[in-house]
Amino acid sequence: MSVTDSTIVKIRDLIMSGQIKPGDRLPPEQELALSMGISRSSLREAVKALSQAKVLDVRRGDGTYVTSLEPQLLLSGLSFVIDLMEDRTLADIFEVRRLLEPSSTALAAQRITDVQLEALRASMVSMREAHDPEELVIRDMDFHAQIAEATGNTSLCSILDAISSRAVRARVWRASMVGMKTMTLSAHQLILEALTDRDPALAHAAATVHVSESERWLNEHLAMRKNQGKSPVRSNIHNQIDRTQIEPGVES
Amino acid sequence: MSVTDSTIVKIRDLIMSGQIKPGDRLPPEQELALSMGISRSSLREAVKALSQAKVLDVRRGDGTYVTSLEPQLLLSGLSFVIDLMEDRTLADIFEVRRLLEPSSTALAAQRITDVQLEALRASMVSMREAHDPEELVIRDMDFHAQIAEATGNTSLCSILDAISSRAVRARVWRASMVGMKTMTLSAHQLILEALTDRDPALAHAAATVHVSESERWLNEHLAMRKNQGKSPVRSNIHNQIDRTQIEPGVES
DNA sequence: ACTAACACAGAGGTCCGATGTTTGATGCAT
DNA sequence: ATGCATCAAACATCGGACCTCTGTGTTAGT
Repeated sequence: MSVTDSTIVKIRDLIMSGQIKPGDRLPPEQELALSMGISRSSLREAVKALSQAKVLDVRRGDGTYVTSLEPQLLLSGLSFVIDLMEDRTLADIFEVRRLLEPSSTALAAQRITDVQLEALRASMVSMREAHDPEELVIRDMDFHAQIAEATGNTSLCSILDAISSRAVRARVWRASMVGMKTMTLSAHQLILEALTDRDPALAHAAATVHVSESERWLNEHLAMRKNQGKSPVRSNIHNQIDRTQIEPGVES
Repeated sequence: MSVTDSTIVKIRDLIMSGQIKPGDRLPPEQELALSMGISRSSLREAVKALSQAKVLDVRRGDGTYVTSLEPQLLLSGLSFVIDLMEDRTLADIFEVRRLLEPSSTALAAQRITDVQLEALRASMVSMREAHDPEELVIRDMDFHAQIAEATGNTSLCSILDAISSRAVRARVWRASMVGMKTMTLSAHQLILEALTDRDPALAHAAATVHVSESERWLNEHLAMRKNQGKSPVRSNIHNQIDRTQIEPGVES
C-alpha cells in the first residue's frame, strides 16, 4: 500500500476515532506532512482524494478543514459514480429506484406537512404550464425531489436524487413524445391525491405504478435504439487515447 | 476551479463520452500531463482522486487503466462515506434500509433459485451453531447478503451492503444480549419460509418486521448510551499526528 | 527447442525546492 | 468607526530528480 493510501486511511481513522471532528482545521500541509513522515506531494494526493469525497474542505489561502460530514454532503458524490456507469448496467439502478420510491412516497404520506403539500400543488401547476421538454423534465424531477424531502430524511433524499438523476436525464428525449406529458401529469395527480389524504398504501401504489410505467417506457426505448443500430458516439477504436483529442485545455 | 479539479472532470468526460472505455490504458503520466497542459503533480492528484473512486486503476510499473466501471465496484466506495457519518445522522440511513430491505426481500422471493435457497438454509444452520457474538454477527450479515444476491441485482447488493454494514457492526455489542440470538433466528426463519414459498408479500412483511425490530433495539440502545453519558471509545493511542497541532475549528 | 535467469526500459512512487495566488488579519490613515 | 494598504500564512502549481516495481525481450544453460 502506498504512503498516500495509508495516509488516506490514517486521516479517515483520525476522524472516525473522534480525534478530529467536523469543522476542525487540519495543520498546514507542511506540518502535517512532516508529522506523518511523508512529503507534501503525497499528502496533497491524499487530501485531494478526501476532498473529492467531500470529507475534507480545502480553502485556498486559508487551510484544510473537515467538512460537516452531513449525509447529504457525503452522499452527493454518489451521482458522480452513477453517471459513470454504462447504460448496460443501468437497469439495476432503475430497479433500485423502483423498489425504493414507492416506500419513500408512502413514508412521505405520513409525514408531509400542509405547507409542503401546497408547494407540491404549485409544482404541478407549473408543470402543466411547462412547454419545452427541458423544463418539463426539471419540473418532473422537482416533483419527486419535493416528495423525498417530505420524508424528512436527508439521506433518503440524496440517494433518491442520485439514482434518479440519470433516469431523469434519459427521460429528456422521451419527454418530447406525444402523450408523455399527460401521462406523467395524471400519474403525479394520483400521487398528490394520495399524499393529500395521507394514505401511505395508496401513495405506495401510485408511486409503484408511476415508476414502473417510466421504467417500461425507458427499456422499450433502449431496446429500440439498440435494434436500430443507432449506436452511441464511437469515434475511434484505439486502445489508447487519441492524443489529438486531448487538447491542452485552458477552459473556465 | 483548480487545474486538478478540471482535470478530474476532463478525464470523467473522456470516459462518459466513450473516448476512453473500461479496461483502456491511459497514456503515461508524463504524456498525459503534457497533453493536458498541466504538471505531473497536478495530474497525479486528479488520478489519485479518481482511483480512490474506483474509476481508475493505477498499476505501479505498468500503467493507469480505466476500471471495469461495474456497479459493484463503483458503489463499493459508498461504505467509505457511510462509515464516516456521525452516529447522530445514522438513523436516516437505517430508515433507508428499513424502506429498501422489505422490497428487496420480496423481489428475492420471486427470483431465488433452489441452489440459493439451499445455501440460505445452510447459512441458518451455521448461525444456530455460532457461539461468540462476533461470529453471530457475521452469519447474520451473510444471511442478508445472500438474500440481496438472490435478487440478481448487483447494484442493489452493493447499496444494501453499504447501508447495512454499519448497522451490523453496531449490532456487535447487542448480539451478546440474552434473547438476541433466538430473536434473530426466528425472524430469519420466517423470512426463509417466505422465500421458500416464493411468497413476495409474506417475504416483504417478514423482512419489515425483522428490520423494524432491529431498528427499534438499536435506537433504544443509542438513547440509553446517550442518557448514561457513556461516551464512545476514545483511545489514547498516540498516532503520528500530534494532538496539539490540531486546533479546534471555529464552528459557526 | 525449451526453460529459467538476467538485464533493460518504461511506468508509477516519492520527494524536494521554488514560485504564484488567494485569503485573513493587522495596522494606519481618513 | 471606517476603509484601505500591507503583510504573513496557506494552498496551488510546477519542474525535476531519484527510487522502485513491472513487463518483456534476451540470453545462457539444458
